Amino acid sequence: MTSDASALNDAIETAGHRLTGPRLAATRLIAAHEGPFTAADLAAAAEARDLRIGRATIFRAIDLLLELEVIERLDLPTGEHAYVACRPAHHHHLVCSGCGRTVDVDDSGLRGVVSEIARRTGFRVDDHRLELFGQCPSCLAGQVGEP
Amino acid sequence: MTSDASALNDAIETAGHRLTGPRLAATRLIAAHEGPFTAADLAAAAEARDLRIGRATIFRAIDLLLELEVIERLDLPTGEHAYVACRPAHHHHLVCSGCGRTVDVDDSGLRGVVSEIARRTGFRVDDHRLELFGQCPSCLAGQVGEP
DNA sequence: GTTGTGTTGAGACTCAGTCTCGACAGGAGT
DNA sequence: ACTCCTGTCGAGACTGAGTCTCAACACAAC
Repeated sequence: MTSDASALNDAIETAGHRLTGPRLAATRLIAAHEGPFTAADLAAAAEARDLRIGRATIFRAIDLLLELEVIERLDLPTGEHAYVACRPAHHHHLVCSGCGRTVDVDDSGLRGVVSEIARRTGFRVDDHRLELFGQCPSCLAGQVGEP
Repeated sequence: MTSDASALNDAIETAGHRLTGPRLAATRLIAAHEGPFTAADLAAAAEARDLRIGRATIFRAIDLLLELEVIERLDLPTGEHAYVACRPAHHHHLVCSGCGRTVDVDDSGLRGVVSEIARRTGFRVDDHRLELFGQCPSCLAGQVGEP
């Protein structure tokens, strides 16, 4: 199941922004994506469906959704930037390097680790990000026996 | 105190690469940097000291040091990439958003958090990165009373 | 000296992301 | 209906990080 475009649309409307054609198209494209997507992915998907959306508009939609915290930036190990639709609460991402699927992960005791680090270093820790990479259960099952 | 260029140089030599003039210059520039640096920082620093190092060479030096795991890529909250010199072992970075100073942080119980996440999601977690941002003790002290 | 490998600098190139600008859409007020 | 005004749009120029190519160079081994 893909994530739901209506959550993204709702976020746009309730924040007082117009839900225009290009924005609707963008949220639909995002919702159709299983895993993380790049801006270029969206542009290519729009092109493939003959949606005439300017590149700038795609970046603007991404920026808006980032600001509304319904998508989040992900830094892949390759150094690329990707984005994922997610719920607007503090959490982290676990990315399957096989199929690209991402799973939201809540704090799971990380808060304690962070405050321990703050205590030991004397820093005030304002923000943190944890990203996890691995293989999801179905990719693990699928690759049994393969080299 | 800055980090030590000789650690970087040693890593290059023991890995069987030549310790050439441009590479020496690059490691010295890196060692002279307190906090995280970007490729552009290095290029600018080289220019400022009239070292004639090509941009490509700077990127090659960074790639090499990344590969040797004596520097690491950092993803700043702004989305920029920066690099920090660090010891070649698994650890994480705590970055002061005031002065840019970074501190290496060891696992501090994160391993437990990660395996808990793996257990709950069924993923095999191969890799993870934790980045922390905040204010270091001296920046905290310095800003007392300031708005 | 010659050969071969590793390294270099210059510059062209690619690609993500930004900026600018003129156009348009639609609601509010008249 | 007309006119503002604000938000949004697309096109295309632009920027800046990072890559690629290629000819030249350095140096060790022969």
